[in-house]
Amino acid sequence: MAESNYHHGDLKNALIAAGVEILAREGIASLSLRSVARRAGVSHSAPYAHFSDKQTLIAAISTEGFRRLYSKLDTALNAHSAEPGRQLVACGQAYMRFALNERDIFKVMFSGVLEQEKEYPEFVEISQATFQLLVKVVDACQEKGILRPAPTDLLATAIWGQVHGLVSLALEKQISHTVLDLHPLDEVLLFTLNQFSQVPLTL
Amino acid sequence: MAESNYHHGDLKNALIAAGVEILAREGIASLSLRSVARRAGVSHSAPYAHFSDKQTLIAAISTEGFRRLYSKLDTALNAHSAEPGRQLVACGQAYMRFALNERDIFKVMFSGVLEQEKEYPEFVEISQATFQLLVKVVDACQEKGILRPAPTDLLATAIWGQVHGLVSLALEKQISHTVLDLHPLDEVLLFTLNQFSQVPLTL
DNA sequence: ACCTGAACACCGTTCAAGT
DNA sequence: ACCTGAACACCGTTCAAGT
Repeated sequence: MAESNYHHGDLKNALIAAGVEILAREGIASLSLRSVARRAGVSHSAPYAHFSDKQTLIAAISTEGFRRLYSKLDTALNAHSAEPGRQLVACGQAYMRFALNERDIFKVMFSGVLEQEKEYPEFVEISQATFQLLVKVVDACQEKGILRPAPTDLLATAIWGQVHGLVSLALEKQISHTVLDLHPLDEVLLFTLNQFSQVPLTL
Repeated sequence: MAESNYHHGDLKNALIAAGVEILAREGIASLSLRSVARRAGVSHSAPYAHFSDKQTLIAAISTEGFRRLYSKLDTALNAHSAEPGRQLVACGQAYMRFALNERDIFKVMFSGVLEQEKEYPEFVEISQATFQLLVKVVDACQEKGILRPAPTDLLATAIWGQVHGLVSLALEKQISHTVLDLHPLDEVLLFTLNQFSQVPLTL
């Protein structure tokens, strides 16, 4: 607590952690370069020693978000190995739970807070790795005849879009009450995934 | 040009129009209460006579965005009356074109810029009317056997989620190059819509 | 090399005052 | 009723200076 934070040691990661905490505790509206610096216990201009601007810091926070999402999906996958249909459903559910439980970091990752004029290679790498996780599941489903024959990455994109869109609309409170009053969101998700499946998917 | 803008007459709508223009010309990063006031030619505190805070102004701008989206979808619908399959494809395309051509107002409408602690009745009304447009098309498709039997509003939600998710991922540059290099976005959209259809949908 | 503090041009919001 | 202008507490970014 009372440590000298001159030569902090790992201020860069401390700033990323502070940003993640602010998103979880106070929400996206409170995420500023200065609030992140305050939470990390340094002056408001200290972050510029490690990030060239606010966008670069947000890219690093988004990258950490993708690492957490990747981890959740990987766990969901491993819990149902050799049952690709269940893996697909578990991935969809894990994606939805991540979005609902960690709303604000999910929004930072996907809601254009990160304007991508620059490249951010670590961000691109983990987001592509996440997509490849889905491609693997979709491929396994196709081999078992659960999903129809089609270019695997095209089908994976369609399924990602389906789940992502449903979750995004839910976060924005755009899903009609005539639907939600009769069907909990988990059921809506299952219904949407079943549009792609040749055999009924269940939980 | 050189009019007295004391007692502007319709400053409220002038501010909304100014906000829409800023989104189209300068982008979401430039949308501030003060920039909107500047473009409308009034002082930075004048908007408070018509909007209780920035969120309420953004809600009004989002409402105008939904009116424009509604109008595009309605036009797409009327261009293919009595051919529900084509209506569905045309709606999906119109939704995608709106998002790509008017990126920043689309983002304001859907990307959580509008934190919905308050209600904004006009916003809710036009967004529900837009959903009902889709419900009508889906219902017509079901009657013709193009879409499978299922609760119509559930199916409409699934299709909206599919198109919205695909478009959102495209805006965030999250769609893999292994997909986009082989398939233009229009084709990916058609592929995703065909997941729902019992007969092949075309343009 | 890493961090501070003053400075600058912005921002949202409030409020007394002007017409 | 509608709008202005000063004021306040924020924000991102820069830069000279400190250790």
